[in-house]
Amino acid sequence: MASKAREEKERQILDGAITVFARSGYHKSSIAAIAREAGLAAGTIYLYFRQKEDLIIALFQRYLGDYLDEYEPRIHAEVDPAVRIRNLIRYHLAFFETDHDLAKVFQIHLREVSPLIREGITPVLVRYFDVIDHILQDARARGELDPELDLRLARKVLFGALDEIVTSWARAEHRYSLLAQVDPLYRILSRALGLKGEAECATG
Amino acid sequence: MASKAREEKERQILDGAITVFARSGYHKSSIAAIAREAGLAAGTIYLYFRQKEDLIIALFQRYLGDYLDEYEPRIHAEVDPAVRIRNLIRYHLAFFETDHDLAKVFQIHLREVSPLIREGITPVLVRYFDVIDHILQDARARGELDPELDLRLARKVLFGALDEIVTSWARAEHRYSLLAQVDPLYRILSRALGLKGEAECATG
Amino acid sequence: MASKAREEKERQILDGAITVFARSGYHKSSIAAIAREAGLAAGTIYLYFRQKEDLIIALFQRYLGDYLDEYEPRIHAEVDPAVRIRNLIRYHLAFFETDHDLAKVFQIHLREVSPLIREGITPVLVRYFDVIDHILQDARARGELDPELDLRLARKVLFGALDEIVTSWARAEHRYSLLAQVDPLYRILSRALGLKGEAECATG
Amino acid sequence: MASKAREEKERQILDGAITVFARSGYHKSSIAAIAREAGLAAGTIYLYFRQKEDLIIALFQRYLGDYLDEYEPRIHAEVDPAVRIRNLIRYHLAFFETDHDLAKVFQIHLREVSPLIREGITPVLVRYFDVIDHILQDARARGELDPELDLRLARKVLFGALDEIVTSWARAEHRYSLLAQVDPLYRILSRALGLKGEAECATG
DNA sequence: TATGAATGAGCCTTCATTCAT
DNA sequence: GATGAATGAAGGCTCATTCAT
Repeated sequence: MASKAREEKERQILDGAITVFARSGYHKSSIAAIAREAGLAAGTIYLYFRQKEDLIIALFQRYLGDYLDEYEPRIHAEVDPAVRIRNLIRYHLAFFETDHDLAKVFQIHLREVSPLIREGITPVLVRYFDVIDHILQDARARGELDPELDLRLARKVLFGALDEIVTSWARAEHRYSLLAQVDPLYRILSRALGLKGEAECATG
Repeated sequence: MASKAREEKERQILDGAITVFARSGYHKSSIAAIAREAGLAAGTIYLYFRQKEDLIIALFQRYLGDYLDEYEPRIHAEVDPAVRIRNLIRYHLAFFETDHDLAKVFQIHLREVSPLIREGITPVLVRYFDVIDHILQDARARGELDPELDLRLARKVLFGALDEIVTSWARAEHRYSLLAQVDPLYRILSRALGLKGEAECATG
Repeated sequence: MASKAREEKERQILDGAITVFARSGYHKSSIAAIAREAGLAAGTIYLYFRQKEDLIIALFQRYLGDYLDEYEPRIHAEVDPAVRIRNLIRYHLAFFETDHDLAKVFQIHLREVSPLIREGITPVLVRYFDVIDHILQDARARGELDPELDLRLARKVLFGALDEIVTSWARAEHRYSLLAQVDPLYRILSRALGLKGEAECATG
Repeated sequence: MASKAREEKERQILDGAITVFARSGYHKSSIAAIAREAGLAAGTIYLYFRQKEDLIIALFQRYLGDYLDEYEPRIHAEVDPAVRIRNLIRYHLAFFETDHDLAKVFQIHLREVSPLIREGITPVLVRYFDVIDHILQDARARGELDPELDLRLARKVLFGALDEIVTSWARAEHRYSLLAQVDPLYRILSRALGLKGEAECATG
């Protein structure tokens, strides 16, 4: 299929973009620099992406989308809400720990962004929120949650905590292990939700 | 000493900047637009701030700094850790609820930002983190906290949750009450920390 | 010798060019768009024309050249100067009425043009001017013209009038008949030249 | 008035533009080159004109507009249709003879042009057409014209003839006198219109 | 102090042209 | 011959910053 090669090249460009964005931030990164990083001419980028803004949208859709494609089924494969939440935490942290540049781009450089970009990003983010919401609703249905819990608020706490932890890790000069935080974080958050069960704290 | 008049004018400029940043974001806001909003000529801004980036640093230092000047003593005036944490939450949400434009700027437009800006912002942010850390350490010293709690992690959860809640409120088209979330959020977070005491849930 | 097939393909490209030029003008028309219109790949065009500018030169040479090849003999076949001039007018207007896109390209989009293009166009145009000049000289030799008439000026008036009439027709939203203007125009122009004879105003 | 200085500078830029356009044509002239010619920085041009296209529109509006402001009353001050037409011719040729660069820009480089530019140019051109139409209508009302003459067609012949004469003069390497053509041209055109009276062929 | 005209570096984007397949 | 991916030069335009008034 012709689009194999195309997808290949798109990935090559996006990888260049991650590197350059991580180094200089979105607004200070020129298309020329990204092209150089990707080993291409500047004009070539425009054969694959219509505008600079599309790069960052594609980045988000591609990387977070792929993540969700892979992990959403895995999370739902579990039934125990506690394990699900622990896995949510673990996968989230593991995802970013793999690629520090990507973490910087997602956590730092993707934040102030034009409405157009926002529009491109929102659907994928919403998909992630939906995963969390689903976990929480299911947990409540099974009676494993504090019945008074405001689920939307709970999701914001969950996501906000994860987000902040990854952000401060991405900003830190010194690289420490994100995954080491899975268990302590799980303990805090399961308590926050009033989770009854307890996930085994060995890897799931 | 910076004269009264000077500080007055700086505030006038910063207020213009908040309005314009909130409307268009930092990178799409021109000095000319800020000057127009502030009722000044573009050149005048440079009599008060050396660069565009200084505006955003000053914004942060001024507004968050003032906030801390006022609330840090208030928080420490309390002794009960539970009340302190509830107040932390309440003040935080109240602060942003007062000024939606400021919330947009702080939560959205201040996020992708050059290292220089980061450098200017960090000290104030650290000061806020210190307030939280201090509350937590004190709570632990009083034996009111889960003794196994990783305090730094706890602080990130706390801050991350607050941050996410304000961010999603700032982004929302529809304006809802932030303060209405104080109590449910407090319940979640106090449980997260393993707080023994319970704050009265009437306003403090 | 340029093969039949080659000429065929050149014509195919030029037809695409006319369509695209008529729609967007020369400078806003990309080779890619012309190729698309002609059902070819962009690169293919360069097998037939060395540069974009050559397209417009070829257009002119081909279409105006063919016109002259056909009509020059027809005009000279006539002997009566009055009929000749009437035919000149009629053929000119008929030529453009046939193809509105071509008219737009010739009358509008071919006008601001690089020296190189000018150089390519001039010979064909001169050939047309020569036809007119020849008619006028012959008419004078036959004593049918105002003897004081400056023939070069007369030619400019003739051509200028025709050109303006076609141009305003090409620009007009509403399509009206050009040929309907042959007779009234002939009356004006024959008077302008001081033509003695009178052409029959039925079709020649 | 502050706009004195502004108008001064606009004129300075437009003069630079005429020079550069005349030399290289509109599409091959860069803003940078125009700025250089005008002794300004490139950015400065954008303080006076929003886009490159506005330069050419302003050129047209300014120069042809000023011409009409001056000559429309002068033409109408005359009553004899023959004199009016002779003056029309004389003023037209005199206008361009004064400024060969302007003639090149108007006659050559202003012809293929975006719809936007066309839109800006049309009103002024229409104003000129109206002047001619008015002369012709008035002449007819006075019974000085061939009663069968199609006035719109006559106007096109008049304008087309003048336009072609100036165009070929503007293109010519060798500079000859345009004004020397006033009388012979008047003779041709007054005959074309079937004008009864005759204008004195000394200057009016 | 205040102004706002002027500067000019910088960057996205287009597109004619080339060339390996 | 035909393709269309790749190139890279070129240029319009923005805007932070300066400075003469």
